[in-house]
Amino acid sequence: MTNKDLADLIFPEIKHDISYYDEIYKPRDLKEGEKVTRFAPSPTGFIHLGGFFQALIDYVLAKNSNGLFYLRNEDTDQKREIKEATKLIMDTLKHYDIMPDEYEFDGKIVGKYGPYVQSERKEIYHTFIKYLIEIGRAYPCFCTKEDLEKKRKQQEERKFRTGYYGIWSHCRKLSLEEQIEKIKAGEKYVIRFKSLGNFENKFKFDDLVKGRLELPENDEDFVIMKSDNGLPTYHLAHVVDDYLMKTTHVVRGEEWLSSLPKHLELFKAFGMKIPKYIHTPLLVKKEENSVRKISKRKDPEATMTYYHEKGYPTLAVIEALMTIINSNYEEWHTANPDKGFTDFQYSPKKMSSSGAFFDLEKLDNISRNIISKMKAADVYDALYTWAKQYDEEFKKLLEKYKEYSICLFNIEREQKKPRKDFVNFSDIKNQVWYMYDELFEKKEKEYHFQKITDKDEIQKICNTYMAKYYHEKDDKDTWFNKIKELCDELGYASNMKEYKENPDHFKGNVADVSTVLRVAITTLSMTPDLYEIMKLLGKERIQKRIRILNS
RNA sequence: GGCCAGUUGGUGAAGUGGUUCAACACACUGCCCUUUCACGGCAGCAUUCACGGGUUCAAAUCCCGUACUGGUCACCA
Repeated sequence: MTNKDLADLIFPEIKHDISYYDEIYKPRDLKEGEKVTRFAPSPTGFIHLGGFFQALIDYVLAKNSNGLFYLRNEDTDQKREIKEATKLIMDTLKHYDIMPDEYEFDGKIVGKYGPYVQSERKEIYHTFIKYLIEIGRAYPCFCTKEDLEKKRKQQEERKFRTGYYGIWSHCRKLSLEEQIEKIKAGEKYVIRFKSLGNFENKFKFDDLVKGRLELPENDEDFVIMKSDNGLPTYHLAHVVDDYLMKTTHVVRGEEWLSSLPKHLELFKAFGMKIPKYIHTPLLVKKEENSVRKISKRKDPEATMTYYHEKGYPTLAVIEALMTIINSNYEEWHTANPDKGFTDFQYSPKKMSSSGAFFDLEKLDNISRNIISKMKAADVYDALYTWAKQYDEEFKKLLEKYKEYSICLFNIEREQKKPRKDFVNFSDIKNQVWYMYDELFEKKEKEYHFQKITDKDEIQKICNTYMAKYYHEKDDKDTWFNKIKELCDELGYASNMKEYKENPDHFKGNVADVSTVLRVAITTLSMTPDLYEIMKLLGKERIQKRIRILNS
């Protein structure tokens, strides 16, 4: 009996040896420094902010170096799989325009290193596992869940490290004959890697983010193939896939750091070149006085759909993440306003190695700036796209009043320092509703008068203004001078300096009067430039609104 | 509990031995500008880099210890 007999018994259908795949998957034609990265999510639902964060790093790293970025679907855990997940992931990457160069989706394979779905790579994994068995570095394990549970309890009681290693690796001691006999008898088994490591030995490893690490060697005979469906575990699949797909840089969350020794031992057992590793900090969330990993279940903002629903420009989300990726991004961006984020040279070394807090306020600020720099027509388009999905009523109004809406969004926009009042697209309606009669009329009105609250006085101001001073065709200076004349007539200060010198001589000032007009027309004390608003509304609608107020 | 990692202001953080020992941005506060708001301008916001000790003429920066936080210890990724 030889290892080969065992290997053939377990994988009778596998005829190739591993060199076969070196023939199929030739080294990529890369120039010096060109990087190959990959995003490898498991299809368990909506894409997570932390996952997107990694995908973005992958993308930037690849584009920085003129390399390539691919998507690999890690669906080896079929219990957790969600059918639509791959579509959701692709949709998100597409929406943010960080599309992979190679991927498999909807039955279509793009790229020469596929399949890019792990469940379709079973034969490949089996070939590599078979090889390990043949060289005596893997073996079948027949321990049941209960056996393992019992073992763990014993280890805990006796204060040993838990795990399948050393004297605890029961099935490792089985003879080939015993192994073969059990398999022939139909006993269920997993395949475990046979570790040669010693936990007491430490070795040094350089992670591109964390720098030099000191890690214990792996000594666990961890599972590399599951019993139920013959699919590999992450550990094996990671090593085989990233080798065959020629990944140069593995970007993953730092929760993987503790299993890195396993992966390194596997690479070594296969004699494969080890890729560079970028273990990224976790995105965390502050809760009272503890810090925790951002969670899909508890935190709405952990899911990418949150940003879609709120209508953040995609670039805002990307830039907010870029500032976490490298905090010098912002400085670079202000110095290079015309360059795209992929022109920014990402440096893993400069990445913080502690947990990063994704600050929604910061995102708002970035988003405001981005929207403020857009053309009014582009704001309209983006808003319309958003409303189509999330706000039917507003969508219809946008269709009905397209030109009007663009003029509205253009108020105080085309100037050196544009207004920054739109946080995101879902916020716009809250800011401009009073400019649409349909919304204005149906709204339960609350008038936010400030200093002047006396009803008769308000009516007097409005009516006098409309009767004697308002002219639709006035330009801005004339318009404002008329308001000043109105002030003079009614006993308000038209000149702020004079008012400040002698406030007692007046009933109020031009600001108070303007506010009355503003509130009368919009109900709000805070709006963009009143002149622009009145110009857009036009005489009839203004009169109508004043009538509504009077009634 | 074992192993690994981290700890600079409200936030993201720059800074790895000394010419600003704490940049920049967000947030916050005050003032100014102003028909409101937003914008913008000015100013303020860590005498201090988790704590304790050591090395050094000199440390946030190097070393040791402590504390705290996080990650991980699955036939999940």
